[in-house]
Amino acid sequence: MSTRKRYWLMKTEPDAFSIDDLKRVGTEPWTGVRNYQARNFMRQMQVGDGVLFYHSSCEVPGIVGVAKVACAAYPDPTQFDAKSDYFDPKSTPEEPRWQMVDVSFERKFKRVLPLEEIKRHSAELGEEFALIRRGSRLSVLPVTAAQWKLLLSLE
DNA sequence: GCCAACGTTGGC
DNA sequence: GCCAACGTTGGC
Repeated sequence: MSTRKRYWLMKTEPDAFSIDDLKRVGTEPWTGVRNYQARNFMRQMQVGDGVLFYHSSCEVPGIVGVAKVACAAYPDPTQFDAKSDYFDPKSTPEEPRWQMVDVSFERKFKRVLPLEEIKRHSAELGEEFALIRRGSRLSVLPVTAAQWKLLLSLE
């Protein structure tokens, strides 16, 4: 499969792993996603896809930077590790349930683009945009080229 | 296969 | 810390 560049948004709790952490390490394996919808999106990712890096469950939830997809999806090793929080006893190396990608740092926004501010652009972004849809808890979600462009312009 | 109970996410 | 929304589990 080879199509043109796509865009995504990935959420993280900055207490656990922040944009500054990503800047420091450069590239990070995105372990621990245990939601089928989010996994399916990661399966569609290709090297070079754009990622909006989002901080959740923190003082000011919002987009904090830009990253990119560093490799295609591969099995998340933490699912096989009985000592890991992400261990899944129903998964086997022969038939892994969970995949992940590696994410690379691109740049940090000059400021946090708060969710509250993003919501004010719901008309342009579209009501169906998962980030601002009421009750949406998806941690990995697709972003259209138009949404990408708009969100970057708000920085 | 239904659905109540439970667990988790994440904004507030 | 609260709680709405949603996903998953498991009894039937």
